[in-house]
Amino acid sequence: MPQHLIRKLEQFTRLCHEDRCALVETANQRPRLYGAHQDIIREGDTPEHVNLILDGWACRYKTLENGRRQIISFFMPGDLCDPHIFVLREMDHSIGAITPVRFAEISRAAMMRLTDRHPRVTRALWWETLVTAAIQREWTVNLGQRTALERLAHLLCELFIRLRAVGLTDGDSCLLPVTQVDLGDATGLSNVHVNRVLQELRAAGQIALKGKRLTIPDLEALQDVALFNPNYLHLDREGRHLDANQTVEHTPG
Amino acid sequence: MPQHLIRKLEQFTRLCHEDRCALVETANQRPRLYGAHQDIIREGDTPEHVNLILDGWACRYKTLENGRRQIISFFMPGDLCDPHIFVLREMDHSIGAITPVRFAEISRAAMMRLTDRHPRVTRALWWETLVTAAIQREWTVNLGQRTALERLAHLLCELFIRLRAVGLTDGDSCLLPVTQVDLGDATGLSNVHVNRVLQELRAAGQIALKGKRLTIPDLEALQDVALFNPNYLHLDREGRHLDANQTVEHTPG
DNA sequence: CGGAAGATTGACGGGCGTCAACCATCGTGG
DNA sequence: CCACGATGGTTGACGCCCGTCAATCTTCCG
Repeated sequence: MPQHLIRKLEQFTRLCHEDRCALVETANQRPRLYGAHQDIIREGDTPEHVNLILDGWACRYKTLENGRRQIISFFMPGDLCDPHIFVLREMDHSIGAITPVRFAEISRAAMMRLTDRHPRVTRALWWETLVTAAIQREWTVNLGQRTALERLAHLLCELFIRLRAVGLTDGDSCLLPVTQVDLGDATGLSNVHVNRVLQELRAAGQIALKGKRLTIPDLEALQDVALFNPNYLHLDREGRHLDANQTVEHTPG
Repeated sequence: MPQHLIRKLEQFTRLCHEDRCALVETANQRPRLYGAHQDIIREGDTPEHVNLILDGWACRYKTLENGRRQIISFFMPGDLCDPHIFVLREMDHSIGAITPVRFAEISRAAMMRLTDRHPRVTRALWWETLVTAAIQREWTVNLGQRTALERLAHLLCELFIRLRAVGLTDGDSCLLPVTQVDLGDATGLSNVHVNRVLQELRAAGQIALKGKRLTIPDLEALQDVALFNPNYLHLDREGRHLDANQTVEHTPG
């Protein structure tokens, strides 16, 4: 069940029953289960499917000749890996499982069937693609301009809010199943420094992080630390004029 | 005349006469001319057009509350600013002119007319969009994992190859109309350090940079310095099976 | 219970930022 | 044609943020 994807797309616009059924049907084909640290797709491969994450976390990454690794983005449940990838002949990066991952392999034909018949879903997938691009741009800002403290705080804010958008938070806490090495590879920091900065955030009461559970007692405070502006996530139902149930645009005054 | 865009799209697939005419017609509407350092669109604005750069350079950027600026990407002639932006309600970043810029404002209707009638162009614009995303990912890697020297060398390699793809290089040199402050804002380095690294590259004979002219006597050598792998630019006519003149897929022999 | 993966700590050093001064270049107007 | 101011480039001094290395501790899982 792609409930996380549906929930995410409904951050953009409300879907009708048929839209949801089509998504369920599309996501039920070709289920896959990969173990932690396995590669789902490798740089140089020919893209054959769109992968829809159903459970677990994965990441895009690149490894340089000198062995250093950069995590380019995180995938969580509800995320689609490259919905329009078929135009390219060859992957320029790898996608690997962080935790055990359950995902659906969606064929090109199934994607076309879905989008041909469900224009509202098509628009919502467009929105998803554009938000993904916006996240990538924000990572550029994060790596280029923020200090280690701001950078990690920013990443934690983003991940928490994205998890909340797919229904995977529990009050002010969520599961964060990544190692400090992963956080370092994503933020361009060494694992040692990640450790120190996390302790600093803990000492300041900005976060609690124990086991794989992250708690953010005061999200606004953490956003202030991070210079975090959530506008790039475009989460305020921007496509409400497309709502399946014909919501009236203006609010009564 | 959008000759740079046409030339770029033909890195992906060859276009027919009608395709090119449609592009010319689309680009001839609503010409604009902005001075250096003027904003073309600001964070918070509602996107109304797709901007096609005809002459000059621009950039995407964000400014943080603390005043620091990150250049998120460079736009050069032939580049489209956000071909699918209409799905979003509000810009999450700004676009500013670096040099005086001549560009075409393409309306939503004009974009739809173009893509409805010219599927080969549509595919090529898709490819352009995906390459733009790939560039953004590579910038993430650049900022996260490369040293200042590698980082600047990588940026120069990328810009040179992109300029070459639109016909704006002259042998081993090109115009690079950006200041060292701009290079710093794009690479997350201070202008002072940019200056030192450029001198290091000059001293090693890897580049010549005088006035606004960049010369790269040995591009492969600079790529080695930069840990540069051009695969993310997807420039080897990946859509050749769509060629307007029906090129046969296999090569003889 | 044992081994591996992950987290933590300390010592040390270097890459790169900051500050501040000075030089070079260029467009503009008198 | 040159003066001049603004913008951009260059240099040096200084120091801190964060990387590296290496040891140790904790957690987890079979």
